[in-house]
Amino acid sequence: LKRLGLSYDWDRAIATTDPEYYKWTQWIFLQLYNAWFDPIARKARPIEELFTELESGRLLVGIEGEPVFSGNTEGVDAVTGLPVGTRKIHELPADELRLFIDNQRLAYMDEVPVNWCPQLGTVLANEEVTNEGRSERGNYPVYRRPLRQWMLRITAFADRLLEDLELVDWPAATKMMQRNWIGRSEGTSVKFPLGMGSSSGLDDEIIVFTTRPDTLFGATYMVLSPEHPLVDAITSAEQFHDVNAYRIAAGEKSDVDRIAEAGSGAKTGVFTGAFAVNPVNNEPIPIWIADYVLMGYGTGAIMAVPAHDSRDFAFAKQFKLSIRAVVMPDDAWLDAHGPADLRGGTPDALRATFRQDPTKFDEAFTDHGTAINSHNEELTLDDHPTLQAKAEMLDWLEGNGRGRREVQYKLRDWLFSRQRYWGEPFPILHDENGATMAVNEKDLPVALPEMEDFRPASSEDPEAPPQPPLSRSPMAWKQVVREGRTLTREFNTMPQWAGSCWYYLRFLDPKNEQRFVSPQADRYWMRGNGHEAGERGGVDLYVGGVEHAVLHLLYARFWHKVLFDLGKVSTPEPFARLFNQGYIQAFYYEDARGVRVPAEQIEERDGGFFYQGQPVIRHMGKMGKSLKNAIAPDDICAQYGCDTLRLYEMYLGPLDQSKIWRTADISGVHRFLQRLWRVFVNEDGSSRVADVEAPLELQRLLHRTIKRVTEAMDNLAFNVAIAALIELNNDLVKRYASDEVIRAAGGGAEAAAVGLGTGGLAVPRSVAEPMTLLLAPLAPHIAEELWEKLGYRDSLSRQAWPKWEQAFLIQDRVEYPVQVNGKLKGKVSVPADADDAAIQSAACADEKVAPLLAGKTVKKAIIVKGRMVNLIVG
RNA sequence: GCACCCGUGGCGGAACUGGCAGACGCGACGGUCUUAGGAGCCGUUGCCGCAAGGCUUGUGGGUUCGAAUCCCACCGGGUGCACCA
Repeated sequence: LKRLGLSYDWDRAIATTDPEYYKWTQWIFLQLYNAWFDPIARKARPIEELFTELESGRLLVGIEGEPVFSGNTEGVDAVTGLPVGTRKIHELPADELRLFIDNQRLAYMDEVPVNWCPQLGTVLANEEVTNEGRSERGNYPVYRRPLRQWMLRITAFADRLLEDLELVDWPAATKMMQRNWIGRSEGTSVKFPLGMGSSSGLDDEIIVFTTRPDTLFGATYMVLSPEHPLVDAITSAEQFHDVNAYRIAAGEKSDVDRIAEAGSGAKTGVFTGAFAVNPVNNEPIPIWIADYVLMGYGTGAIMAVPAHDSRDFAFAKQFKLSIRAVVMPDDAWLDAHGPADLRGGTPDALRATFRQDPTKFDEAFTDHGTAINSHNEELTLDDHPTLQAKAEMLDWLEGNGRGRREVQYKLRDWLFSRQRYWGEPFPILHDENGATMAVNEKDLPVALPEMEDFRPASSEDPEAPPQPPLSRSPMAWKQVVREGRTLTREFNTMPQWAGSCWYYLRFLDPKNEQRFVSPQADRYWMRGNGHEAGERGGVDLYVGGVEHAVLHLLYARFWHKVLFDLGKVSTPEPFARLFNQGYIQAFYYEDARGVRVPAEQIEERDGGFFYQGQPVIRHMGKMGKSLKNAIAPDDICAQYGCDTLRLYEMYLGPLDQSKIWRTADISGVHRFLQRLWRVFVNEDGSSRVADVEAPLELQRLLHRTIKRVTEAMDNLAFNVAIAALIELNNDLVKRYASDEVIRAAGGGAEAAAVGLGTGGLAVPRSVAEPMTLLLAPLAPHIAEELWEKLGYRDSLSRQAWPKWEQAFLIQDRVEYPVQVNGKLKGKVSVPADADDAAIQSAACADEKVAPLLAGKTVKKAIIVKGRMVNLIVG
C-alpha cells in the first residue's frame, strides 16, 4: 500500500487482509443481519424468534408495516375482526412479509439522507463528520443526499447504551460525550391537523416534537424541514415556485455552508401557502419551510413558539410573524431585556408590556416561569408554574388523542457501508429483485477479489454518483450461482470500525478456528474479577485516546450488547475500566507563508527560530506527521536504549495529561539507569550484589518503596513509581558508593573508614532482588539483564511481585511537626509508642516552641497520632 | 452561550481520607577530577532577608484547631456540546 502511495493504517490493513480475522467479522455481521430487536424485552433476538412470535399471534403487523405486540392493542376492529391497527399477516403477500422481516433486522438496507463525501468517494457515518461539516479523515466537504445503504440499528440500544454507562469505570468526560451523542430528550409529540388552504385535500396531520408542551398556546406558526415528505403535498400552487427554489438551494448547500449560516444567526425560509390548526385554540397557523429545522431530529417539523425560543424569535422577527407571550419571566429578566424606557421602572409596567407585546423585548424568554395567555374552554394553565403547566397540557393532549409523551434521541442508526476497496466485503447476496440474503456460514470468509485498480472514485462534484470499487471487480467474483439462480454480491465494504468493534474478543482466543471466541476464554478473561454472567465484567483496563469516545467505544459497546443478547458473550459491557492517555506534544514551526517546516531542522538563536536562515514561528501541538514535529522513537532508542525512552515517556507526568516532549530532559532518566547499573555491577562486569545483611534503615526504605511503587502502579502513576525507585537508588548510591567514588576515596579497603560504606561494598541481595522486580515493568530490558547478573537464568517475568511488610513501615521514633495556633513553629522527635501527654510535653519543651508559650496557657492541644501536634494558646 | 475538568518554584510535576507544601527530575549556581568538558562525582537551589524571621499552592472571601485539598464569588486555561425543537 505504501508503495502504491495510498494512505493506510495498520488496524485497517490487518483487519482487511487477514482472512482468519475478517471471516469472524463477517460472521458477526451475519449475527446482526439475522437478529431483530424486541422492544418489550428490550433485547436483540434471533430472527427465527420473530417468525415464532408472528405465528403465535403475540406479534402482529401494523398498518404501516411496523411490528405491533398484541398486548399493546386496544379493542378489535369491527370490520376486519383483527386488533385495531393491525393486518392479517397470513394474507400478506410473500414480498410484503419479506419486507416486514427485512425492516426488523439489526443490519438492514435503507434509503436515507447520508453524509456523502465526493472527494473520498464514499459515504461516512455521522460520527465521522466533524462539527464543521467535513470528513474527519482528509477534511473534505460533506454533502447530504439520499442513498440506499447498509444501516445498523444502534438506535434500538440507545437507552441501554445510556443506562449502562453507570456500570463502567470510565472518565467522566468520555461518559459525558457518549451521553451527549445519544442525546436522549423527553418531550411530547403533538398532532397539528392541516387546515384550510392546504392543497392536499387529505385529512393529514403534521406531528411535531416539543419539550415545552406548556407553550402550545404560543405556537403561532409551524416550520417543516425542506426535506419533509409532506412539503410537496401541502404547498399551494402560488408558492410552489418559491418553495421548490428554496428546497433546491438547501439541497445544494454543503453542511459547511449550513453550519456557517447557523453560526451567524441569520434565518432563511419560505411560506408554503398552507395552514395547520393549533390544536389548543383551533387557530390557523401558517406553515413555512426553513433549513433551521433538521430532518434528522425529531419529526423534521416544529411548532414555532417565537416568544420562548430564540431561533423561532429570530425567524418570526425576520418574516414578521406574530409573537405571543405565554410564559411570564421573573422581574429581573424583564428589567434586563425590556424596552429602554421601562427599565428600572415598576415591574407591573414591564409585565403588562411583555404580556401584550413581547417583540419589545430584545430576546426570547426560554426559561421556566409562570403560564399566561394560555386557556381554552376545557383547559387553563394561567398562573401555573412551567412544570405544572407541562404536566397539565400533556394530560389534556393525551386525553384528547392529540399528543403523547415521547422520547427523542440525537443518535441515528449507524451508516455501515463504504465505497472503498479496503474493507471487509459484506457476506450478502442480492437476488434479481434486489432482495438480500446471507452468504452461507461455511462459505465465509468472502475474500476481496484481486483487482488492478481498486482506488475509490474521487470527485469534486457533489452530484457524482457513488461507485464502489468492487462494482468493477471480475464477474467471477461479482456473481454467485446458488440453486440455479444467479445472485450478485454486495459491492460496498464495511468501515474500518467493523474490525475494531470486537478485536478485544479475538485477542482472548486468537487461534480458535471453530468460534470467534470460546465461552471458556470469554468467561476467564471478561469475568476474571469475580463477576457473574450478566454483570458488568469486561476488559479490566482499556487505555486509549479520547478521540474514540463516540466512535469506536460506542460502536464496540453496541456490538457487544448484541452478542450478549444472543448469548455469544457473557457480559453486557466490553470495557470495565477506561483510561484516556494524553498526547505527546511537541513544538512545531511555521514559516512566513504559514507552511509547516520540519522541527528537527530548526535553529534557535538570538531569541528566535530559523529554518534555512528564514525566521519561523513556534507553536505547540500533538506530535505527528502533519505538524512535521515527530521524533522517531528509533533514533532515541539507538542513542539511549529503549528502556530510557519508555522511562522518559512515563516520567514526563500523569498518564492522562498531554505532555510536552523535550529531548534535553531524557538525560535525567538515562542517568538514573546508569547509576542503578553501577550500583549493581562493577566496571569489569562482575556483580556487586552479595548475601550480606541489609541495615534496618535500608530495609525500611525498601519496604516503603515497595508500597509506594505498588500503589503508584495501581493508579497508573508511573511518574510517581519511578520517583520512588530513584529515591531508593540514590540511597544505595550513598551507602554503597560507586567505583569512581571509592577510587577517589583511596580504594575499596579504605572506603568504610571514610564513611562511604557501612556494610562493606557489597549490595545486599535482599534489597537488590525486589528492587529489580519493581523496576521490571518500567524498564524491562535492563531489569532482565540485572536479573541475570543476580545469577538467574530464567526471565523474571514469572516472579511474584514484591510485597511490603507492615513491620518495616513502623519507625522507632516519630518526628512530629509542632504548630502553635495552627502555624508550624518547630519539630520534635518522640518514641513511636509515646502517649499524648508525653508528646505534648515534648512539644512544649521544644526550643523553638517554648519561648512562644512563655507566660501563656495551653488552652487546648490537638494531637493526631503519627501526624502532628497543634497547641492552642490564649 | 451551556456543561465538565484544571490553575502548586525558572520548567515537568509530588502531596493517602483536610494534618510538615514543593518528593523526584530538568534547568541554574558552586565545588571536584581533568589537556579539555555539553561526561562523571559532591553540594546548593520556592520567594524576600546578612540574619533572626517573614511570606508562599491564580485572586478575594468563608468553614475548621488546621485548607493545595471542602464551600462561595471572580480571573485565567483546557475540553466537550451547540439551529437538537
